[in-house]
Amino acid sequence: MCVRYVNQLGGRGLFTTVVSVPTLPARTSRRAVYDELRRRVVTLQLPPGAALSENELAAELGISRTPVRESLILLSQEGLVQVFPKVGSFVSRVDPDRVADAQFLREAVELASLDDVPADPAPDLVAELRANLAAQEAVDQDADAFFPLDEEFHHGLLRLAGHERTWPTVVAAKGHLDRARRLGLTENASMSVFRDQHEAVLDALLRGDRAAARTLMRTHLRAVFADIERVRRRSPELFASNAGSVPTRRSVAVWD
Amino acid sequence: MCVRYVNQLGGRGLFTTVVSVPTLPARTSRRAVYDELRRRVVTLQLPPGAALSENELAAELGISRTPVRESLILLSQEGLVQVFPKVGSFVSRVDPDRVADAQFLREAVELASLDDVPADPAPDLVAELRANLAAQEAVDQDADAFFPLDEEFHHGLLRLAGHERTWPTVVAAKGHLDRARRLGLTENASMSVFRDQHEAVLDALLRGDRAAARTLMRTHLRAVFADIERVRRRSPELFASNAGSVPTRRSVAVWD
DNA sequence: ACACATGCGCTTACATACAAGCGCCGTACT
DNA sequence: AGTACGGCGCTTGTATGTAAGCGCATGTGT
Repeated sequence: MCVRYVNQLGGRGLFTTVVSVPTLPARTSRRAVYDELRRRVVTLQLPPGAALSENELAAELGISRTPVRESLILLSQEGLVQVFPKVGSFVSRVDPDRVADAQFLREAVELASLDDVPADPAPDLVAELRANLAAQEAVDQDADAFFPLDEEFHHGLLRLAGHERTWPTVVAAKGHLDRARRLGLTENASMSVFRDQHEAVLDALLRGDRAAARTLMRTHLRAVFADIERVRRRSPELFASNAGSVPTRRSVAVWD
Repeated sequence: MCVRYVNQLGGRGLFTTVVSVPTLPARTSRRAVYDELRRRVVTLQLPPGAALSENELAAELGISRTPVRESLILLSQEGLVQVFPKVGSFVSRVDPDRVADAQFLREAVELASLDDVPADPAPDLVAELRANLAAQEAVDQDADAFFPLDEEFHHGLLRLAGHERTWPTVVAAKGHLDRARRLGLTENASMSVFRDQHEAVLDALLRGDRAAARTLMRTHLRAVFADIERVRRRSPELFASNAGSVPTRRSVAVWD
């Protein structure tokens, strides 16, 4: 086998910015479609079980099937979409197993990260976290506004430890967890509780009490589990049943 | 916006096997290409910096560009390939940052997993791990045979704790780490050391000494780092320089 | 000799055409 | 009435065609 081997000149500075982006390369059509579809799925605007036709989406977005299809493939690798060859593509139902997996992964990463927070964290990062906490208080009771702030806060904690590049991995793995959280939060608003937990974790960290920070973080991360079972009882059709149910084409129009 | 919502009949048993597979759906051409390309990349058969032309690969594999292109997109999301629009696709150089990220992620997951190993693990899983250790000893000094066993051992430890579904996430994140490991192992054979460390971890686990297991596991997981710097000095062209060097099209034929 | 402009060849991005398979539904038969 | 069968319409998978852009080489002017 012959492989073309490319030596490097470098220093052109041409792709230096692109290289730093680990996801999709540039502002391509595929990137736009992927971002939009992912947003619709994690915000439940596209509910679990919804059919995603490549043709329909292409027509709606005014483009061809190719970028739509490639986006669906990416989403399927994330587990947010299931593609059944020659049958159809569907928003995956929330899988309790995957929720638990993401919970475990997140706990492992975020708790381990706490151990790597330096004694004197970067002041600008701390200021950002404080501002974020203030914003969390301001938007109380608005789940759509609270969620991005929540995400940014946890991402910020990873940055504090120098592990910010692990965040994308966590994000990719917790799509099911996020949807379950969103289901829980829109029903009963426990956002103020979460905000206070965030603040407690940060305070413990800044006073150097890592043991307390770990305990508080663990408690915080597990708070969502109490909700999920209740949500599952209320809306079982959004969850995957372990019996192996499968979507069919019998469809109902739903408007939002 | 109108979304088609699909209610579920289920119980057909048609897709039940497919549903359990979180990756690519079936035995499609794309799946075969993806598996093959990923194998070539992580085994360094396709070395970091190698140019990957959609046309060339399609011709070599006797298929069209479409499945090749989709495989490259998937690999690019894993970070093993970099796609520069209108320029070319290249096997990404080993990024020390990503190696460190994967190391952190792996440590976090595998150490946390140890805490969840039950007091009386499933005997069949333990037997598998023992058999794996024996096999590791048998293939000593053969890196290509050792690596799959190593992977299976760590995967097996996760199964012991009931967290086997987290393994794919770790695998996806540690492509750069694996390539660095392979570079280190093919030069000086420390496989017997690693095997003994594996056994020590398992022994500590089975006698219920989690603290020792954690320490041993941490030591084991960090053993690779000593090698990577040395490898980087020997083969800097395989690593990404932080200065932002970029592959160009000046190519040299390399045969293997 | 060196700097610069221009065209060619390659690349990927996107669009379209064709192929193959599954599920639904109508029909005919029992 | 119930069941088996076959066509039809939809789906995704693959192949191919078109468009646009970058890099390098070449040639030209200074």
